[in-house]
Amino acid sequence: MNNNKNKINFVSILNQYGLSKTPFRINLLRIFHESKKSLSIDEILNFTNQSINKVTVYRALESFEKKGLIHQVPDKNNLKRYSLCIDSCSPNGHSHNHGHFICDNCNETFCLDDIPNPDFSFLKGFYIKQLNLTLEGLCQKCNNY
Amino acid sequence: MNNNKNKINFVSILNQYGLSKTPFRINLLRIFHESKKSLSIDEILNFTNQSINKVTVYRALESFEKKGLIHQVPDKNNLKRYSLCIDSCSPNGHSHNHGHFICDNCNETFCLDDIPNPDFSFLKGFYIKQLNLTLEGLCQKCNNY
DNA sequence: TTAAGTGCAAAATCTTTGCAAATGT
DNA sequence: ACATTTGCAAAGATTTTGCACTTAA
Repeated sequence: MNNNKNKINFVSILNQYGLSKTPFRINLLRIFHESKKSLSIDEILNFTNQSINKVTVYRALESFEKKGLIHQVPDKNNLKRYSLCIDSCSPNGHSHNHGHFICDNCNETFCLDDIPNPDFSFLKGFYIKQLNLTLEGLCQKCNNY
Repeated sequence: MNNNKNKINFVSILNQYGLSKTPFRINLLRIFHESKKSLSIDEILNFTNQSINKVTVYRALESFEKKGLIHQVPDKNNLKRYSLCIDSCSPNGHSHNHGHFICDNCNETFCLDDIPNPDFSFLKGFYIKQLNLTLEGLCQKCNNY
């Protein structure tokens, strides 16, 4: 059986984005891909084996963002919080057309991949580089209780 | 001539929202109405005569938010930043359908009052309490240079 | 006169910076 | 070899808390 289709080669992704392939950074990329949602610094620390320094997380996220692999998303408590970028992002710029849902109950931020893209052509004079759409309320899980 | 139509009675607004009518809080509400954009704590301090304590600003904003008079908006530098609410907000909840534009150059946040309301009915299971739409780029002023 | 707002100082959080040691390329 | 990453400690920045005092209702 060939399972290669379902495996993500994190090392080659880091290569592609010009990022160092240290054990932690490979792990960090894996965590982003597996969690499928945005992550705060403390959430990342919990997903690692705790032996990593917080400063290292800050700096790795900074590098990932500069290279266009992740992007910052709004957080209810004004924390740094990041999500994986879509393919069209690069060191030259980010372009996202997806929204984020922040749950009032569990505080998690979900990426909404396929939102209808609103029309902002009425904004004369503004140069729109990036769109961030944030919904707040109750996520599917918290809404069921 | 009757100019009452153009005057806003800040005291009665505070009354309406069950907020104390101290000199500073009356002033704070006036600042929000006059600036017509979102404000950070330091921006508010600059608009006052500096004789007010920063902690007092934090606590006034907290009160205003709880009563539904203002709401927090995303800030590029993860600072606390607030905007006036629309009329339909109250202590029972906020409901905003306007967006915010954050300028990459001057860091100001503008409220976009009349955005086309995207359709999120496809979000099964989510309870949407509030919509926040944030655009990033260059504002009209910074885009001209 | 009772509850709420204010100021000051101090604590708590989160993030950034500097430098030496370790690791990646 | 050389540049980058990491860890530790310390500094910066923003926000929150405690307590006495003042002001609003």
